[in-house]
Amino acid sequence: MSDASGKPAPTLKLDSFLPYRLSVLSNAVSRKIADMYEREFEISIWQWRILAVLGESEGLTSTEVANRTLMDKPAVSRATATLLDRGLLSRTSDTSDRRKAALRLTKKGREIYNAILPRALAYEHDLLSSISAEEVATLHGLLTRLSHIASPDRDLWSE
Amino acid sequence: MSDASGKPAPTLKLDSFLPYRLSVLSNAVSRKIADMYEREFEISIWQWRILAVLGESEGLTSTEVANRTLMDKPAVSRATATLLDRGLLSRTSDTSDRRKAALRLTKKGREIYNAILPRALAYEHDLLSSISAEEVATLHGLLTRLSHIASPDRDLWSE
DNA sequence: TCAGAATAGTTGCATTTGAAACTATTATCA
DNA sequence: TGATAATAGTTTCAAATGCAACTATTCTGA
Repeated sequence: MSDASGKPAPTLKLDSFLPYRLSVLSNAVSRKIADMYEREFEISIWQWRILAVLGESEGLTSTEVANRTLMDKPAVSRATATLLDRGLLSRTSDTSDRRKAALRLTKKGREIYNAILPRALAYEHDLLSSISAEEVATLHGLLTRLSHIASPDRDLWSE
Repeated sequence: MSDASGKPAPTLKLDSFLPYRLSVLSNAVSRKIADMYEREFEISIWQWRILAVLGESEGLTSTEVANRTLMDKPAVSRATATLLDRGLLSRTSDTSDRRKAALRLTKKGREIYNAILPRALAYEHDLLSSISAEEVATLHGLLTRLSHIASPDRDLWSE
């Protein structure tokens, strides 16, 4: 039902505004997975991100973790501090550059990683269950292109 | 380069994990638009959401605003308080039910709405510029289906 | 070699947030 | 009726966040 009279004023239907839709969907998805691992493992979203990258690549430094997870340095610092306290992570400082320290999962940390991972993947699978494999590929492709345009170093505004 | 030996352990490539991708993209997009209206109009994300729905539908109550924007009640309360202070909103309490109060944009509020709106739409347009019209439609369709599955009232976890 | 810049990571602090408690008003129904 | 429940909206308070400042270490170049 669009207004065909004269020149139409631009209107924003929030429901079809992409930034809004992404925000709502992203929050719903994150909340749902986080509810699982917060409830069952007392792991926060940021902690899980760190476990996830260290599960893939052992021995990363804090800065490398921050780059891969797009977290800021204080967030990584605080989350790793908690994980170290709980014995899920170990830290070994670099002998040739003592500013750096490599982080890795401990046995206990990997156990939790191994416990959470299949459930997270199962959630993703459920989420994508109503969508064909081709559509999933299409979606990833679209997200990639959007991410490129939206990347923080691009400036669309200043003229 | 995948490991073809024995039974493959399930691994999580964070970069292709949909919840993570959505979170990163959504944050980048929101941040970028918000930078504009925070800098130029001192309007926060939540305030803008409220202006946006009231720009479409005058006279909503706080609860209705909360439902449409998926904000929680305290967030709506705080953001409207600021907007009222700044004279961008008016509030008229319902005579037949004094718990309720209708919110509308003031003249000044609509001016700001009218100033932000085209820029927000322009950003959305830029964001979608690398994507064909069909792909945009596909994207919206996919987001709709994902949102349905991810909606907070659905419980995928408890067995 | 040594002063100043750069980098790794942590801490402080002010702001934002979110859940629960709270006030005020209206609805329900015995 | 009048006690209890429900609803609209605000406030409180503890926790999470994000930025800047800080410590410690290493690098750079005159």
